[in-house]
Amino acid sequence: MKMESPSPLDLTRAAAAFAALGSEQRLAVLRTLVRAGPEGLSIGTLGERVGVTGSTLTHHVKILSSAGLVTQARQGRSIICAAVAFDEVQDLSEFLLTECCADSTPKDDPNG
Amino acid sequence: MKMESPSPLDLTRAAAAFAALGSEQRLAVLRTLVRAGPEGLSIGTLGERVGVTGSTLTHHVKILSSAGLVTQARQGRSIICAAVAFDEVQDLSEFLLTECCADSTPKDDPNG
DNA sequence: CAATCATTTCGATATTTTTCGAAATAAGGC
DNA sequence: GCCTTATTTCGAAAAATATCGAAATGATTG
Repeated sequence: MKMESPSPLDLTRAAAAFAALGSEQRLAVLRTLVRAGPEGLSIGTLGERVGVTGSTLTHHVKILSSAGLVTQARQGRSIICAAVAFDEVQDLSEFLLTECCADSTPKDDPNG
Repeated sequence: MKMESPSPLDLTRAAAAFAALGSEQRLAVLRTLVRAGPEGLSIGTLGERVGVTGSTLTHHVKILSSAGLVTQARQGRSIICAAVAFDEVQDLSEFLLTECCADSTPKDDPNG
């Protein structure tokens, strides 16, 4: 599975990222990781805190990390997850709002 | 259906809002409305621009507006939709990021 | 290399979401 | 009231997602 953030953010990738955030459990997972800060948490600890069983958590973390919102790195026996949400959420907001009013009819634009 | 933004944003509402954004079609709809600016667009025009049939668009707009991202108002024979995404997306970012590092172990905090 | 601990894959089921077309509802004009 | 236009509801089928437990994989320790 790819963990990097490839292309700049097209419609497909942005929708996938929002969809990754669009589940109560995954949002709880991500917020727990955001709270944990850059040190991150192991899958096991994360599962305990959020109350999700192993295989289900694997599934959700996979979705979050392929959306570029979480990184995973093996550390000894454990996999440490950490939130990368900071920049990513910024990008998502921009993706959504950047072109605000681009199609608006320029009522009082002298060049209209 | 409720179109207002009730409570401050709990996990359930935030997840619903992200889920609303987490579909290519709905994201395209919302971006089209953001581009259209505060004047908004009728359901019909919106459907033409995004390339979605009537009943499907109704379905998607319903999801967007109950997430508080779009408003609807009847104007003559048409229903005019407009994006309210601006504040809402801001709130969503905050919801996600506000408690950053709250659980982080304070390594170099003298009060640790 | 056997034992153990942490995580993932597999396979299966239940639920939710998406999408469509046809019929129903709502508003405006004659 | 009837006709046209705009949108929504209904009912149904297809696709995607969520969830679980058991078995498999990978890393560490003795």
